[in-house]
Amino acid sequence: MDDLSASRGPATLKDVAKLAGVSIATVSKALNGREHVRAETRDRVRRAAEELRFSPNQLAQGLLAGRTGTVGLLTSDLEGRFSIPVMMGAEDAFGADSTSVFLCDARGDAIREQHHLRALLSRRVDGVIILGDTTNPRNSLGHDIPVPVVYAYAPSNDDSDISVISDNVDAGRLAVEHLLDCGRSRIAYISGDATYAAATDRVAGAKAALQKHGLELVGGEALYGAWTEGWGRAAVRTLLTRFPEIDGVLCGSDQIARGVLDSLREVGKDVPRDISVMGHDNWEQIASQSRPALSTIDMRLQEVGRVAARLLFAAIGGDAQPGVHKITCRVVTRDSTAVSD
Amino acid sequence: MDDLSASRGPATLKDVAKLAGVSIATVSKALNGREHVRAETRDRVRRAAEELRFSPNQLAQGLLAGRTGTVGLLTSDLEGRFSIPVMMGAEDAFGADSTSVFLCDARGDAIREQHHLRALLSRRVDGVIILGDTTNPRNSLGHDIPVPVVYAYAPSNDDSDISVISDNVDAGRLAVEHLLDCGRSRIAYISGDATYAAATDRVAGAKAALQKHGLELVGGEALYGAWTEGWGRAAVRTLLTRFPEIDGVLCGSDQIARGVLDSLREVGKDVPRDISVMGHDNWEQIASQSRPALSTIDMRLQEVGRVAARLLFAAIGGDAQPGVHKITCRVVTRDSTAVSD
DNA sequence: CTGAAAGCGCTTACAG
DNA sequence: CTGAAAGCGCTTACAG
Repeated sequence: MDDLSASRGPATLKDVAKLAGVSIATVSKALNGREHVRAETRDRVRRAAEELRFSPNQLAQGLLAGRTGTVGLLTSDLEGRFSIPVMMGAEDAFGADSTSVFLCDARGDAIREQHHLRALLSRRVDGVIILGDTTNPRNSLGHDIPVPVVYAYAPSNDDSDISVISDNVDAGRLAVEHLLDCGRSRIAYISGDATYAAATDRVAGAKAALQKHGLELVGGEALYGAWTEGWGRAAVRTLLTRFPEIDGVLCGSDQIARGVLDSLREVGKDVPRDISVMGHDNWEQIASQSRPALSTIDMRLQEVGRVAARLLFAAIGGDAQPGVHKITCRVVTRDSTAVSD
Repeated sequence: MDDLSASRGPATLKDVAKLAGVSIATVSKALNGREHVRAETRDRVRRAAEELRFSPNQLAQGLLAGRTGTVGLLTSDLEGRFSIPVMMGAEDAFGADSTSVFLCDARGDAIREQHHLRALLSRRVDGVIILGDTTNPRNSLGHDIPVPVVYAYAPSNDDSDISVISDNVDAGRLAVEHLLDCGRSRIAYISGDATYAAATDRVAGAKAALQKHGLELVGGEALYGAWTEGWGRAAVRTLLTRFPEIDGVLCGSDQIARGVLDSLREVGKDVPRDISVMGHDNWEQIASQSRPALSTIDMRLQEVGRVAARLLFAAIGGDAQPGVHKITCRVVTRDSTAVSD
């Protein structure tokens, strides 16, 4: 209709200024709530902005401010069950600060990671979260990156970096305490792959907690194997043969625990009457569908993500808090450790 | 040391120009491979850029070009097993075009979706992918969005939009054909929640395929229930009582199938000798750990994501291809339908 | 072959 | 209270 419709793309300050009959400086001030703008003018500008569906170009704002309100989330494993909840927590926390998140998947490839990092930096992100695919410590990206970096799930091997992890050692303690609370004392441990810190950390915490109560693992050591139901099924049969007295089985993961539950049912052991079983990870789909439903330890991964986002924010604001920040895990009680009295 | 080190933040064209002793225009041309730059000059500029680790500010480039090389990925369900692979595929395809992806999670909330959409538009994304959490058609965002939109996994209910989905009707056919190939003909169907298009589509495809072979489902209709192992366990027991002749069970999901397998083992039926069982979804963790390992239909979700990204790219380039684009599913053979001869 | 100038859309002192 | 001007970092005609 009028010549305004000729302008290409989204409305700009200039468009609003023309419609409101003022300068672009005045539009900017009015829309940003700056002082020294007459109320009547402000209203006129606002109406014009609304009519044109004006939405400020954040690229231009970012260019000027030196801050873009964006961060990079560099995951090594988009597929992973563990990285997703961390991502959710981070996305959640950033959203609350109206920061937008660039998602990049490095697929565990260092070259790809460097490539993505470069891309993020040229987009002038205000900071970066590096999301690991295991809890094993990973190489630091170093300190010549021009923006703050926070490592989540997998800590950096450099203590002057900022890292956030679930406290897996303490998780082992929590599991033991829970079984003790259920009146169990002859506890065996069927763990996963020993090359994973998540496996050894949990075992270490469990053993320390038992020791504090004057106890030790049945058999003296944890059994390490694969993170699979099959390993759980096989391992518990062996255990029962050698130590028929066990009344509690701690498992390195919910999958292993599920295998354990299946074997126990098949050999006629009643869970939780005869034996209590606990897993780790609180993998809802596995834990809730087990027979009986599985008690487990939740790593509170969303909280890991949230805290990572907050620490990144603080660092961007100049308040870097180096070191490894540990999130306390949580016992989730289901039927496999139910106490009947 | 020298006064260059005084410049704040990442190096700019100006910094490189000063170091190379040329104008910023020349730096720009040299670095972008434009003509009319002496080879010697170009080299000098390149060395200077490298020394300063110059990386062009993409905000500035985007402001000028009117294209930012960014897209929004608006998911309704970051937690979901199904949205993640689609996301991966999209991230993958975009990465290949060095486009960065803004990730937003609307959590199935229309208000939050609008909020995120506005944020994305003010960041001047070149396009948006809307990722559903179920395969049920969803409301279109309409056509007054200034950039192209592609709907993935859940199609838009507006045919003039661009949608990409897995062909679930055809998936039902694939499953039936596979069971027929295994010599089965007395096939029952244990489906999931009937309010899900994924449930009814697969059943519809299966029934049509049987009909084409002059067959029908045992009992005439599929059994609908929950997407759980428990439902699978219960349903197959009922089925066996009423129709002991069944030699094949099609399941609405791998979880249901897993329950079916467990019940069959418990009642002494041999899978696949007595009865073949198939699932849907190819949920690796469930299918590979079942006893026996589960044959299933893969929805090729990464391909859905990849195609969505490509269609978005095409639309951004002016070549919009409206309509529902269907990705053909794929049979994954494991032991539960193994043919022994 | 090289550089000064204009401009992308915005904000912020600084005059008026 | 309002607006002209400078500038964020870049690219692209246009002169020289």
